Amino acid sequence: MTMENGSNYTASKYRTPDGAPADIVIFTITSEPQPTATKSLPKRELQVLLIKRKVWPYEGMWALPGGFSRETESMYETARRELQEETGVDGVHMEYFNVYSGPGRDPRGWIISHAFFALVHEKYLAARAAADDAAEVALFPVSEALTRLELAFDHRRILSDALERVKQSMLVTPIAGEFLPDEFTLGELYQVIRTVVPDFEEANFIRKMKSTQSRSGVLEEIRDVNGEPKKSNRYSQRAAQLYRFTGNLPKLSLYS
Amino acid sequence: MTMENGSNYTASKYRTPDGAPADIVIFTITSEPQPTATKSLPKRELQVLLIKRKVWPYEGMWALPGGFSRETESMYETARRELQEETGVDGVHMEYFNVYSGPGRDPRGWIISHAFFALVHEKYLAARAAADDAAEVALFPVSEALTRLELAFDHRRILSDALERVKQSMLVTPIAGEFLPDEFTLGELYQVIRTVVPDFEEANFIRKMKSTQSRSGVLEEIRDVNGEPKKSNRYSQRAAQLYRFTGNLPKLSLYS
DNA sequence: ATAATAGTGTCTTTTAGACAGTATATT
DNA sequence: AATATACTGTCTAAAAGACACTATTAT
Repeated sequence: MTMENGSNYTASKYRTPDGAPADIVIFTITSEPQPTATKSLPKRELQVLLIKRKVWPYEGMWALPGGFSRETESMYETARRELQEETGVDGVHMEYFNVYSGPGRDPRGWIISHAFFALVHEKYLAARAAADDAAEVALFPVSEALTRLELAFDHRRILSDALERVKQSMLVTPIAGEFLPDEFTLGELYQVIRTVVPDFEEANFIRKMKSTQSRSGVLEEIRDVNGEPKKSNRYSQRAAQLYRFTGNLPKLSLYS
Repeated sequence: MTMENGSNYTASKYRTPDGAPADIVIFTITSEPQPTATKSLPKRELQVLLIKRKVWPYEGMWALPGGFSRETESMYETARRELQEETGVDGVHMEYFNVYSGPGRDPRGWIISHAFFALVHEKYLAARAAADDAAEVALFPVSEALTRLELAFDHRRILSDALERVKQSMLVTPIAGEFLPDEFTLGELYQVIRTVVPDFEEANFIRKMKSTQSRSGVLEEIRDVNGEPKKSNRYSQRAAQLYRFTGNLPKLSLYS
């Protein structure tokens, strides 16, 4: 302990926490080709990565990946490390969103848990799925994890909170891009948004995004080396314009 | 410790945190009547409440109010309790916004700090100002606290983060109401918003809020018992319509 | 009359929103 | 020819935005 000082500080006489873990809610969107007559958009589903616990408490139950923080690292670093160690995922979008500290939430003692969510493109999880024992690490549809699965600790609550947070951010930040390739069509974008926020309905989505001064600069059309619009027909007969996020963010407001 | 179990759990062999405090960034907006010829809107300024530390470390320096969490309470309860104990403030808007856990941030050891912000109407701080010793608890303009004051720990960073968060929320949630009476004029509302977000400029603010279907239901006009529009001339010769927040929140979106 | 805030009139441009229709290329 | 996605035409209504103008009333 760093106690080499001349004061009468006596924190040690108080009860201190038994641990401060980071838990990570890892979301991905899986996409499955549809068995249709011609090219079509894939079926997409929001999934969460869970780990089967191997030790007490809640042994054998599904839980969020995570682990205890060390004195030499920040909580964010803990989360990054655990993400890498437990799932092999690295360098993805990750945000801290809440602390879980209710008394009695962990039978091991006074454990204050710090919850992150990560948004991972399915391609980063492909390698992992092959390597890991599927019985110990698995993806579940979020709706199923919330309703049909009994999760360890208060992880159901954490997952539920994370989902709310991601839904919110989905419409207000460009995080949809985390589930998309660098270049995507507006049809794909719309589909990804709807996968996370099902009640987002915009009849004229494509038209609106194309007008409104390129939607205030959030997106931009991709052009090839000759300055010609770059298009893709991966999901459709008629080729669709490709877009990318610019990084620009208009300030949304209740008042403007 | 809650260790009455039959497992070989051995958290105690690992280093555990030396404390998990909650720190609270308490914002208020002061208003001072202007010495003008006729009635006018007051001068408003965003302020933060700080406490002068009486013990090591950082003895004598200004710091955010806060204190250590106990095993029997959640972090949120800790924050509420400290808010009440240290400043006498209760029942105000308070939100958790981040954790500060960088190694070495506290000379007392491994201290993981949980930061909240509170938004307090100045009327709640009036009583306190009289009771407390001004040398130990004081309000500072936020800009001054960030530039001219040297704060204890990493509290400058925490304050800075809190300010960013409140600026964001100001335009996207109805928290402006926390700094206003229940019934307010659009002039007051505009002034409060600008006090927190100086670069929010809306030439036609009042007009816009009155049109656009009552701004999507965020605000509503106040009517008196006879159904007549209720007005106030507290800040102007010509009486202005009074409004209140409805609690309705339109969903903002980059895409709609 | 002046000051300080609270509005309104008027006009142009942009956006929203609905809905039918056309475009493209694979099967 | 049917299919699945990607658009475009056309219209109407609503909102944004600029800016000059009027309204109110304590001093």
